[in-house]
Amino acid sequence: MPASDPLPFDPIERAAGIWSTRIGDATTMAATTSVFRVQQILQQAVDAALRPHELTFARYEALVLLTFSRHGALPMNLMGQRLQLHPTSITNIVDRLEGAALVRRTPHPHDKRTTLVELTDAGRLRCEEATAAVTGVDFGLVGLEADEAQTLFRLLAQVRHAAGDFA
Amino acid sequence: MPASDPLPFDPIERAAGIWSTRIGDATTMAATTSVFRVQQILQQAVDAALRPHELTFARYEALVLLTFSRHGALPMNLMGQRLQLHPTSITNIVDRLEGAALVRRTPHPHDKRTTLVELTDAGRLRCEEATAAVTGVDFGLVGLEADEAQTLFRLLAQVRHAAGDFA
DNA sequence: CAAATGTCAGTTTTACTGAGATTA
DNA sequence: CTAATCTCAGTAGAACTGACATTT
Repeated sequence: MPASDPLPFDPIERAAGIWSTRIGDATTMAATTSVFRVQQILQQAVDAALRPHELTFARYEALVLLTFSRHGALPMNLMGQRLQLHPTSITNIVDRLEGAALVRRTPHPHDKRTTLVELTDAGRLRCEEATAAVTGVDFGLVGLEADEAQTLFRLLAQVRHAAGDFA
Repeated sequence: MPASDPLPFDPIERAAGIWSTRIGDATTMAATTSVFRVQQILQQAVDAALRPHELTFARYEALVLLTFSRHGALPMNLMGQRLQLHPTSITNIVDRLEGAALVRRTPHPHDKRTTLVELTDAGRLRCEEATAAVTGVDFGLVGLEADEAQTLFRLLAQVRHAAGDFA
């Protein structure tokens, strides 16, 4: 039973109250802790939706990225940049996807250092099924109106920009 | 070099653009992906700030929870409820903290099933040092004004509440 | 007896570091 | 020669599952 009974109060809000009396302004601490907890909620919801399709969210993201590319194929290093992942993480993800026959590695025509990752027909189909699964549970993002989700995205984009994710 | 050069565009916004033309409304997908990415940014910032103090964020949170309790001691299962963690995760965290002599396990006076976790003097001191470290980097939460961080907290609290975290 | 509490052993996933082979 | 690309081996943390002993 990973989900126990809900607490009768907001544990983060309670911690923030004590923090503000003992340490100082608790806004940043409360926001950060909330990001951690919501990430955990979304991760569980999305992973549960993807499990029947034998995908993790990281592998699903890689599949989506490939379907969005012009020819359904991308160099591994470019995938790493877009997904903000370490080269060895990309190797691992592509290993798993290739093992499930959802992608295949092909040599780059001009640059023999780089290897292209190409969607298979099975990969394209699996991506569609998985997309139906995650959108069916709204990615676990419950309790927000459309404009609120939009505000959430905008605020988080400010953080990503300030952290140097993009120019 | 875990942090490569910033992309010249927002990769999530680009994905959202393609998603909306091919699949449908991309707001939820963009917000969810942003939560994942920002969690990663905050995790790296906080872990880097805590590494000199030989703490992870999970262990730091446990220390803070103990300093906030009335007598600097809490039952393990209560810690699990507040930190929303699996019993075995609590066992692991307390093992590490006890190994570093920051907490000690003591028997519960009335209920012999439960074990209390009690802060040591070293644990209280380490918690203060670590708090200075994480607040010094604003928990990695850059680019937001105070009212924006407050809005972020409020929106995320709506999600946590709708997901059943608290009543 | 059933339920609660904590621990142990083992698995999975992710992300890292350091090293190295190959190619531009 | 330097830099880029990818892979491999090993490490670490976090979170889980299933089983178990102990106590209520």
